[in-house]
Amino acid sequence: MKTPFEKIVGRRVSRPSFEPLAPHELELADFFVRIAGILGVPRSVAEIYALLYISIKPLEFDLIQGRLGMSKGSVSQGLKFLRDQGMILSVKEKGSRRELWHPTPSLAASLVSLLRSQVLPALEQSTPALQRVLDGVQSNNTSPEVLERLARLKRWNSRALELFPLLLPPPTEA
Amino acid sequence: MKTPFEKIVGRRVSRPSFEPLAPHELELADFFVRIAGILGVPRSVAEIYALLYISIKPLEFDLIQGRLGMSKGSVSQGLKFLRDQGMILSVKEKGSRRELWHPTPSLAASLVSLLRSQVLPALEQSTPALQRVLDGVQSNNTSPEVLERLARLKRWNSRALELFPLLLPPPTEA
DNA sequence: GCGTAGGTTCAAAAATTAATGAAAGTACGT
DNA sequence: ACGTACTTTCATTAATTTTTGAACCTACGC
Repeated sequence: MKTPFEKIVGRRVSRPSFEPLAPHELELADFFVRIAGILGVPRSVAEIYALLYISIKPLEFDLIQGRLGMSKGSVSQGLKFLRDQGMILSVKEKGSRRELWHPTPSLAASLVSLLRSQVLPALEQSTPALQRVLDGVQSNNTSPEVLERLARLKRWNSRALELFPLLLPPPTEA
Repeated sequence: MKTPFEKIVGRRVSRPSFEPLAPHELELADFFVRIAGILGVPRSVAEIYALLYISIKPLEFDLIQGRLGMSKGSVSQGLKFLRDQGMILSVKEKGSRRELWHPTPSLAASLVSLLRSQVLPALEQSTPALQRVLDGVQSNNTSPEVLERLARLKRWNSRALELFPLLLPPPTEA
C-alpha cells in the first residue's frame, strides 16, 4: 500500500505498464553493455544509456525503470553516474517537477571523459611509485638488466603522461 | 603427509621458507596491479608478473608461490594467462624438469596483445549488431535524429575497426 | 506552510569473479 | 617402464561488485 488512493481503496492499484524492450533495442543495449564492460561500467548503466540513446524524446525516471525492469535505486545511481560523466542531460516540462533525460550530443566526448577518469589517476600515481621502486632497488644489489627494465618502465610512464592530454584532451572550460 | 621422506619420518618436514616481498617489490606489485585493474586482469596475475619483472633470474613455481603467499592453483593459472598472452617465457635447467619463468623482453608488445584480446572481439561483434539495430529501427517509425545518431555510431565503429590494426599491429609471424 | 511527487541513500541480498587446495594428470630422469 | 617431481584441473569457498527496495529527504505546486 503506497499511494493515498491505494490507502483508500485498500488494494494495490495496477501501475502503468511498460513495454519490454523491442529486439533492436535489446541489441543496442547489448552493444553498449559490451563496450561498457571493457571500461568497467556496470550493465545497468549501459542499459539506461542505450535506452536514452535510441529514444526519440527525453525519458522520465519511471519509464526508464519500467521498461528496463530495474529498481529505483539502480535507475537513480545509473542516472547519477551518467550525469556526472557528462553523458546525459535533463530538461523539465514547465509545470512539472520531473526531469526528462536524453543523451548529450557528443558520445565521443563522453567516452573520452570516461577513459580519462579511469586511466589518468593510475598514470599519475605511477610516476612517484616507480621512482620509489628504483630507489629501493638501487640500495639492494640488483642486476643492471633489472635496473634497465625498471628505468624503461618509468620512461614509458612519463611519456604516456605527456601524450595522454594530446590524445584525449580535457574538456575545454566555458 | 606428502613426500616419501615425510611418510618415513611420520611428520611434516619444514618447507623451505620464502622471504616476504621487500617494500620496493611491493610497490612494483601495486603498480602492476593498478594497471592490470584497468584492463580487467586479476590481482594475482599482476603480482606474479611484477615478481618476475623485478627478479634478476628466472624463477621457479614454488618460489613464486612461496614469496607471494598464494595457492598452487593461482600460480598455475596466472602463469598460464601470462604465457598465453606472450608476456613470459620459460627456460629449463638441464637435468631438471622444472620450468623457470622470466618476462619477455618487450612489455610493450605484451600490453598491446592484452588490449587487442580485450577490445578487438567487442569491436568485431559490434559491426553486424549495429547494422541489425539500424534495420530494426527503420521498420519501426523513428525520428531522423535517432537514425542519424545510430548511423554515426556505426561509422565510428567501422573506423575504429580500420584504425585498430594500425595503432596496435598484430604480432608478426615468424 | 502542507502534502506529496519525484528522487536519493544505504544496508542487505544477489550475482559475479577470483582464489583455494585436494585430486588427477604428465613427462622426465633414472 | 617406473616412480615421482612438477604442474594442471576444477569443484568449492571467499571476496568483490552490483542490484534491490524500503526508509528517508526535499522542493514545488497548491
